[in-house]
Amino acid sequence: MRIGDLSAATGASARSLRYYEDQGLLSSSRGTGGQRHYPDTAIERVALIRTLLTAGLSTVTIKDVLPCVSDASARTPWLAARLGEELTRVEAQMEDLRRTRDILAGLVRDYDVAQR
Amino acid sequence: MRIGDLSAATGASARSLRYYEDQGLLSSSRGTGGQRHYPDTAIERVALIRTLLTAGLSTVTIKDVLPCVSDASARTPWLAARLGEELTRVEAQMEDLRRTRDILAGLVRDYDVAQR
DNA sequence: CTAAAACTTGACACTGATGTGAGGGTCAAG
DNA sequence: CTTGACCCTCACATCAGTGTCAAGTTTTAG
Repeated sequence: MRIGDLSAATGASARSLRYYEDQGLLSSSRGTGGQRHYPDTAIERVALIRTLLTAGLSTVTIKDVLPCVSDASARTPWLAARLGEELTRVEAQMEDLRRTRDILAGLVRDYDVAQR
Repeated sequence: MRIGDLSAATGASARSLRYYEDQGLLSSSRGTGGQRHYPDTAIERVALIRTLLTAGLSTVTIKDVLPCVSDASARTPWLAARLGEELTRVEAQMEDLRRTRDILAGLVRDYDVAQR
């Protein structure tokens, strides 16, 4: 699978895929002409990367965390601490988001009531 | 209340408070010497701004939404649509975050189990 | 073999919230 | 009046992910 195919399969631009590779999140084998070649499993990997990115993890953090998703032996005490840290951050962010959702939902509800 | 006091009361830097004003999220009266002067209610307002910012709303969006938080008469059909749109976005973001949390929590749990 | 489509690297641009520093004005206590 | 703390504006820097353009190479279809 070449970069265009992976791009089409995941919705990530070719630019982004190269960037993920630069950041060490994604690897590719190169053919004779230097073009990137991906295994089918790359699709799932990119999907995971995008989920984590969308949730606000930085590429650096994802790089730290990704290896142990696919390989349980990659886990170190340091990584355990890192994971816990990120988990805390994500939960705090969810709390902020929950508050915001309540504010917005409250406004929408009030508006609907006013329309009736 | 001057900008330093509001900064201390809210945790937002003076720089940020000026930025919020530039973006039309916050207003101030100016004294003789041009210094900003805030009413006590500004504290709550800044807190709200920060909550929404932290939840990923842009200043532009907040500017759209804020007026109707304090003033129910500011509500227009356009604003209702805008609110609904943002609510949808926030809920989508919560879903991403939830997925990420589950991934991280799963890793942490697996790690803990392996340690036992 | 040739032309078009897809790929390569490299570089520069943008966005948005915030930091930072310069150069200068204001306010309150001594 | 002076001094030190606080404030003003302006402007440039940062970060991270992505867009985009350029110039050149590779692959694929005809």
